[in-house]
Amino acid sequence: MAQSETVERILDAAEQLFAEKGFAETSLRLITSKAGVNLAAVNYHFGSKKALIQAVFSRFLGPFCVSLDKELERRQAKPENKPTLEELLEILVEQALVVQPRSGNDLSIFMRLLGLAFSQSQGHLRRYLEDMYGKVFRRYMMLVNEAAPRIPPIELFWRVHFMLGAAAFSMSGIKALRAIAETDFGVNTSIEQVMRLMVPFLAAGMRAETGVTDTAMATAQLRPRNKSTPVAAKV
Amino acid sequence: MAQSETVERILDAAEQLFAEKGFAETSLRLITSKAGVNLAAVNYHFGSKKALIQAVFSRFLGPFCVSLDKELERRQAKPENKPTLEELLEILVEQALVVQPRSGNDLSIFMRLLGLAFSQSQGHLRRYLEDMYGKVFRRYMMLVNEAAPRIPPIELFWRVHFMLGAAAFSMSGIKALRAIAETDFGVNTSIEQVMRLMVPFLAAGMRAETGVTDTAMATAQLRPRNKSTPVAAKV
DNA sequence: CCTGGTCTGAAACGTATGTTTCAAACAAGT
DNA sequence: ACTTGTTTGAAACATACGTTTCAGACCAGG
Repeated sequence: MAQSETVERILDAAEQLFAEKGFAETSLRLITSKAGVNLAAVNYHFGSKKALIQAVFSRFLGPFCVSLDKELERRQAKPENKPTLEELLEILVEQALVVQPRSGNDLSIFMRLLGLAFSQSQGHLRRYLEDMYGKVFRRYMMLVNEAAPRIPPIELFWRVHFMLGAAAFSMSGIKALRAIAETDFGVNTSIEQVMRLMVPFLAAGMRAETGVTDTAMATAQLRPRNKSTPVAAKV
Repeated sequence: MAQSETVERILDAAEQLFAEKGFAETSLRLITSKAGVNLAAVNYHFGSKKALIQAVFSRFLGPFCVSLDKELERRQAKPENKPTLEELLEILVEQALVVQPRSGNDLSIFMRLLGLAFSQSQGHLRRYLEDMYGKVFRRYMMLVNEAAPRIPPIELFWRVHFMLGAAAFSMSGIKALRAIAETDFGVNTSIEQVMRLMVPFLAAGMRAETGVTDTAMATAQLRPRNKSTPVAAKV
C-alpha cells in the first residue's frame, strides 16, 4: 500500500489556491497541476470538490480549535486570575501561530480562508463549520463576558464578530494593503506588525462604553444550549 | 429608440444576486431570468459579465463617492470646527443611507458588495475601484489624521482598514449572525441597531493608544501623490 | 515470483457557463 | 406609411468544469 503523499500535496496546493482565488474560481485541474498529481486523484481521495474544501478546512482549523480549546479550558480551570481582553486576543494570535508548521504557510492564508468561509457560498461550508467548532466559540464567548462584565453579552457577541471581520478582512487583502502602505508612507509593514497593530485597536473597541439603549438588549443573557450547537463564528 | 428599462432591471437583479451568492456563483442566466429579460441582453447592453459587474459597482458606489466627497469638502472648507472621529464615522453611515433610494435595497447589500470587491477575484475589479475612488479615500484619511493627531498616520491607515473590515464582514454575514443572536439571546437585532453598535466599537478602536514602537513607522507621513492615485480602499 | 488490492494515468462524458448569431419585433424620423 | 437603426427572442457554439471510467502500474503478502 503506497502511503499517500498525494493527499498532502493536493491539500497544500488547494489551500494555497483557495486562499488566493476563492473556491469557485479555483478549478480541480489547476489544483492537481500545481500539486503535480493526476486530476482523478482528487475525486479518488476526497470524493468531490466540496469534500476537498472541507478537508482543507479540517486540516487547518481542527488543530487550531483543539489547541485553543485546551488553552481556554486551562484558563477556566484557575478562576483566581481570569484573562483580560488583551490576553484573550493574544491567546487567539498565539494559538493561530502555534498551529502553522507547514512551509510557506503564513497567517494570512489562515485568516483569508476563514474569511472566505463566511463570505462565500453560504451553503455547506458554513453549516459544516457551525456544528464542528461552535463549542469552542461559546467557551471563548463566556470568557469574554467575564472579562468585560459591564458590557451586555449580546453587544459582546456583535463586537467579537466585528473583531473577526477586522482580522479576516485585513488579512484577506493584506498583500495589496501592504503595497499601498509602502507607496503612501514609504515604510514596510510586516504581517506580524499588522497583527500587533490590531491588538490595541480591537481591545479598545471591545471595552468601549456600551452603545445599547434598548433594555431588552441590555439584559439579554446567553441562553443554555441543549441540542447541537449551531453557532456561526467559531475560531 | 426604446428607452431601456431593461438595463435597470438587469442591474437590479445582478446587484441582489451578486450580494447574495458572489460573482462566480451567479450565472447570467440566473440574472436574466430573475430580471425577466433575455439572456443576450446582458452582452448586448454591457458587453460582458465583467463589464456588468463593474456597472453594478459604478451605479451604487459612484453616487456614494460623489456625495461623500462633497460632504468632506464642505467639512474641510471650515477648519474652525474639525470633525471628530465619531462624526467621521457617522458621515460614512449617513452618506451610505442617503444614496440608497432603490426598493428592497438595504445597507447590507451595499456593504456586502463592498466586501466582495475586496475578497473575491483580486483582479479587474480591485484595480477598477482603486483608480476610480482613491481620491475620496485620501481626502477621508486626511481628516482622520487631523481628528487623531496623536496616532501615527500609518497606524491610522491600518485602523481605517480594520474598520472597513469589521463593517464589511459583519454586513456580509448579517443575516446568519442575526439569526444566531436571536437563538442565543432571544432578542432580535435590527440592521440599524447593528450599525449603531458598531460606532462606539470602531471609534474606541480608532483612538486607542498607539501600538507602534518602530520609530520609522511612528514618524512616517503620508506622501504627496502626483500621478493617478492607486489606493485600494475607498469608501 | 506470483497475486491482491491500492493507487495513478489518460481519456471521455455530461453539464453549465459566457458568448455569438440572426431573424423578427419595435420605435422613431421623414 | 415606409424605412432605418435599435433592441429582443430563441437557438446554437465553444469552452471549461466536475466527475467517471478503465486499463495498467505499483507494492505489499504469500
